[in-house]
Amino acid sequence: MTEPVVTWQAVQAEVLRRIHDRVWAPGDMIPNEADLAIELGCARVTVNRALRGLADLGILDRRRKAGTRVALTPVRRATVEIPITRQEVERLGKTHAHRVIERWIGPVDAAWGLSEHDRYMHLTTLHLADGAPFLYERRVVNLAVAPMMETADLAAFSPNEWLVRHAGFTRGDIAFSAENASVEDAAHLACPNGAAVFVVRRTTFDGDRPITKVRMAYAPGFEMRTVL
Amino acid sequence: MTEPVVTWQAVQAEVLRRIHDRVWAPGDMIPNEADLAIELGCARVTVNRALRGLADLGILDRRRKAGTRVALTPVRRATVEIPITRQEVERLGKTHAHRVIERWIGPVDAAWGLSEHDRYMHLTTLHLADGAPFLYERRVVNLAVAPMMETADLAAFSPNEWLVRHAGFTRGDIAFSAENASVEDAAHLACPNGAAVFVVRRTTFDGDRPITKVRMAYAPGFEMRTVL
DNA sequence: CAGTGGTCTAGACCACAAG
DNA sequence: TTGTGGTCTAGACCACTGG
Repeated sequence: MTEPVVTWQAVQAEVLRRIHDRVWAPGDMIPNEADLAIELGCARVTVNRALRGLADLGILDRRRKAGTRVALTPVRRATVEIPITRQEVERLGKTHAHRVIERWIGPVDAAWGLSEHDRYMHLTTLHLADGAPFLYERRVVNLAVAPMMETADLAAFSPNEWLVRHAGFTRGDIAFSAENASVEDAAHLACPNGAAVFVVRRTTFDGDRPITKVRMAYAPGFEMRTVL
Repeated sequence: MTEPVVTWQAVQAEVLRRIHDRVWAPGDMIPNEADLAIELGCARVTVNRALRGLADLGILDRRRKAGTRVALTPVRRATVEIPITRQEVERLGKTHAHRVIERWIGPVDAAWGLSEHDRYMHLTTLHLADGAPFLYERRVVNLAVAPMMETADLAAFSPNEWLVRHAGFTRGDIAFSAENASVEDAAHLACPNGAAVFVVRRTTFDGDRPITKVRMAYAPGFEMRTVL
């Protein structure tokens, strides 16, 4: 006999328990929402909320009519936090500072994959943690999309932070990779030429028009962590 | 006058529109759920569902009693997919294969940070994409926690895939970083010594006992992508 | 066609935390 | 203390899709 369950968290925990204890093995079908609700003594919506969460994590596969089954090959989804650099540094208990190294307006190199007709602001920024190089960032901003950037004061807020506060909600894509530090990277990050640096490339859109593209190179030793 | 809105997706879209159009700027308080529900002509639960989703993405900050505001410094949360390697390779349109290079049972080196009293299976595996080295993986499995691993047939399924199918639901933590390829990495990944490799370190737990720890080094050129 | 998940509603009570 | 989000319920209809 199952104990009565009420909250969706409890339902989730019970489902996870059954998966863990192999009452339901990977690939197995589990009862439909209505039946589970009756068995666990709660409303169907509650079961729905619980199972939906597990499906979002990739633990369950749900399809209308086909029902719900335990994922056979769980494509686990982990959530990584993408904070602005200042917060990232401060979370490490260090003091953040940033320096704008270069700032000029001009056309964009074809290598950036952007419309070559617009004007762009080119920004090179170094972020410091307790005075040591932390992140070297090279960015182009499309002034046709974000004209207010042209006169932005970047002393108090870094380019990214400034954009975040003034450009409203945006979509974007992001890619993580490892690269050997270029001469330029090495010089700014104070690391050996060729050292492995964690690189984040990010494009931010306003609708379907790219606002900004950036390549961020973290000083050696950087780690991005999360749980799953 | 606002058009009537019904679904939670529509509510979300409307809220995003208002943020984007700076009707609500970063840092601003937005109306409470009840008022929004009336204004948009839907049930409060619907508004709740919509706003909760945006809060999960880091776009809104919500606190009981304090209300909901547009995040000032959005710690955006991106979801990265952690598939099993076979799927990852196949998604690239390539053929996956894997070779177990080393497999032995013995104590664990202190460097792994695991209990040194248990017996461990040590596994070294190379994953191939269209025959080319793709991922070099070094893993230890605690046989006290996952004894069935001792007799596992790893010809058809790689160690990770086998564990996923037989160890039930597990928690874990994961870290991404960049490292210069060691001599060992370089030999197996067929890349220059010192090349930048994308490294994933992962610990998987059964409750609070570590089942397995693994270091995965991807061949140069690997990228992990997502959207935000 | 019919079963399953997806969602909406109206009303209710609870938990938390700001003032 | 009291306003705000968090959640539950019962019932209903819809949307998708497998058979």
